Amino acid sequence: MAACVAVAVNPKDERYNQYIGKEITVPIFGQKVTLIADEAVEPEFGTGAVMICTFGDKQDVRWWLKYGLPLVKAIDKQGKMTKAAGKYEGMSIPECRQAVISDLKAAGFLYDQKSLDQNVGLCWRCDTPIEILSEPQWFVKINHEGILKAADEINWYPEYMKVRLQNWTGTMEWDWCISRQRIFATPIPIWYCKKCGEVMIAEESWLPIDPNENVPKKPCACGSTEFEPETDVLDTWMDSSITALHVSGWESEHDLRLPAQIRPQGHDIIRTWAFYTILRSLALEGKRPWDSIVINGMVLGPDGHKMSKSLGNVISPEEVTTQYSADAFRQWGAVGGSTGSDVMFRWKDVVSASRFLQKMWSIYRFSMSHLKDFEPADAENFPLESLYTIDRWLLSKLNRLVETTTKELDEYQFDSTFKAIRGFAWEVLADNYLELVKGRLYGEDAEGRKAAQYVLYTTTRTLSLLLAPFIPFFAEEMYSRFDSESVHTRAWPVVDESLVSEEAEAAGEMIKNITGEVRRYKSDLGMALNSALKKIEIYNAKIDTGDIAGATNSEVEPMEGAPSFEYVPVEVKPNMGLLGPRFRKDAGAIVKALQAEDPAAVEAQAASGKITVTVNGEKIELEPEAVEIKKEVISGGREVDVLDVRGAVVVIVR
RNA sequence: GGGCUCGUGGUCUAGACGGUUAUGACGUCGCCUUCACACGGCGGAGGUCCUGAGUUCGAAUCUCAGCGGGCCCA
Repeated sequence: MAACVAVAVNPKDERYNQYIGKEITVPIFGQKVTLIADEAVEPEFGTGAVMICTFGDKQDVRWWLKYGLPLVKAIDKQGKMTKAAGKYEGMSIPECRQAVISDLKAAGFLYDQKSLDQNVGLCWRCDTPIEILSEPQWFVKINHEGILKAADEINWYPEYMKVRLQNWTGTMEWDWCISRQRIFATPIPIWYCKKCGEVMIAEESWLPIDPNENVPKKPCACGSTEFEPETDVLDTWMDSSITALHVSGWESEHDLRLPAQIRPQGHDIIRTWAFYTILRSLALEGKRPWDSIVINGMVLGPDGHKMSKSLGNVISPEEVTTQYSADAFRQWGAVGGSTGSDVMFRWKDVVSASRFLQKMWSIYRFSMSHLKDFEPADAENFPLESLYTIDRWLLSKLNRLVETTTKELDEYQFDSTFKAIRGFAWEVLADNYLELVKGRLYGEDAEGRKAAQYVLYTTTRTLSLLLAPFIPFFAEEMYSRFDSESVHTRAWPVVDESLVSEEAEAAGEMIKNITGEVRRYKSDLGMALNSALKKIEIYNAKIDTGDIAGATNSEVEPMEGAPSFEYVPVEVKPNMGLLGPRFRKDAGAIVKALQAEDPAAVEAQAASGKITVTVNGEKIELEPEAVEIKKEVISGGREVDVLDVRGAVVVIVR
């Protein structure tokens, strides 16, 4: 009430609208204010008359601006009432409130009293309601269009984060306040002339300068040399927004290389750090600060809430690195979630990361023990034509890995990149390739051993390069076997297209699958995995079988011609990718018709080149590719077991 | 209240150009101490893909509504 500068009513409110524009007297305090009309007033709420003061809430600020109202400071920085509060001067806010209420009652002005919810700001630490003080502040002018244009020129990862900055920029109601009333921060280099009040801004050549400890190096225009320093300091975003300029050589002896390539930051500070950096870069150099911005999520504690000291769910990085290594910790960060989403910290993830390191160490140690007699020159002169099927399979997979990880890392997809590398090292290399080539590595065949060594050499070397950004310490150790230079000074690997081969992959896949099926077969029968089978016969597969023999510890014979076993078609599986788009709403009926047919009959038709089905009395012709026919193989009379591995028939003689 | 976002086996998570066994990790159950690794290998169980409606021959995926979580709001 002490700071009341106007009263507002709704223009349609018939109780009051005849008084609009008239002066009214504020009870107790006695100042005369004008009754104004504004559509935003809700006549049903309370008395329907709203006191506007400077300032109770944000709406007061809007009205104050809109109607050009005077400013009354009723509360000082210590939270005491000022002389604008008249006889209440010096009281605390609660004391004043009580005194005003009893005075209103005594004077007969107070006729109702009830509690209601009010939207006021609270201290984020102690929940004390915030009173808005009116104090002079420094603002920086906002160039909305420039910021939006720069935001469009920047690549955002993930893309949707851009809209947060756009919305923020678009809804800003006033310029950015850059002054703060704090102790530690960059001083604002400004003085006020004691004589004429003129503002003195430090010249660039005076900087850096603290106005509280230095006087200006020239007198005021009025001749005075008596100044009051500005005691406010700059918002910390003013300091941190210099990063892009700083890293690109601004104000250094080097050429300015703005825009910088990349800004990595969290999504919680898009409206501050990203926004302010763009603003500043535009203001000082007229350029966007960076080409790309990568937004990371928040780190959540094990309880699922953002890690914060006040919540007490903080785990320090040192605690993790001393127990499980920095390499394990970095893996958690990389695979925790896709770029932009929050990452929950869980010890389990670090433990599993540390297991991968253990696995990598084991792969590395095994490989190195077999590369003692294999030198860089051996790798350079290695005749690629002497590679075995599974070697070409591995190298093709390796080069595809380089291809996909390059693409994904270019998109800042750290999680999928690392998972791809880990999957390759663990499943493809360790669990399959290494098991398949052990026969050659420990065997007598010098050429076969050399080929396996070449693959191990190439693969471990490339893997160390791929792993370098994720597990830098381990990668460095691994790479030291290949080069005297650091892995971190080496280029990212390049795809060797000549080694990428569909055919090699399909053939290798068959070897892998046959070996896997035999393993499963032994497991089902309760046999030890290294126990020998009398013989394995493989029909219908053009592959080297040597590595299968090694891995299954059994004799393997590739068989010519068709096996003398009976195939029994058991299921017709429609190819929806083909049938759906072609037949649209009839696709469902065709699928039903196909599945109602005898699978053997469908297979016979497919073999003849076309399949005919009758749907709603209409004959429809399909090509064989429209269906996949699942078959089972029956062993006809022989004392053997038969496995069907995607086309190849594997006969096992126990 | 506003903006953005997420909601997938017990827990966390990938997939999201719509196409029929939905990814991986941890946990769990069984088998295997075989010459790199038992911090391992092999095999299994476990899922109303938050709810409802719509579009479509077909939806975890697209649209709308609802419910619930997260971050930001000078």
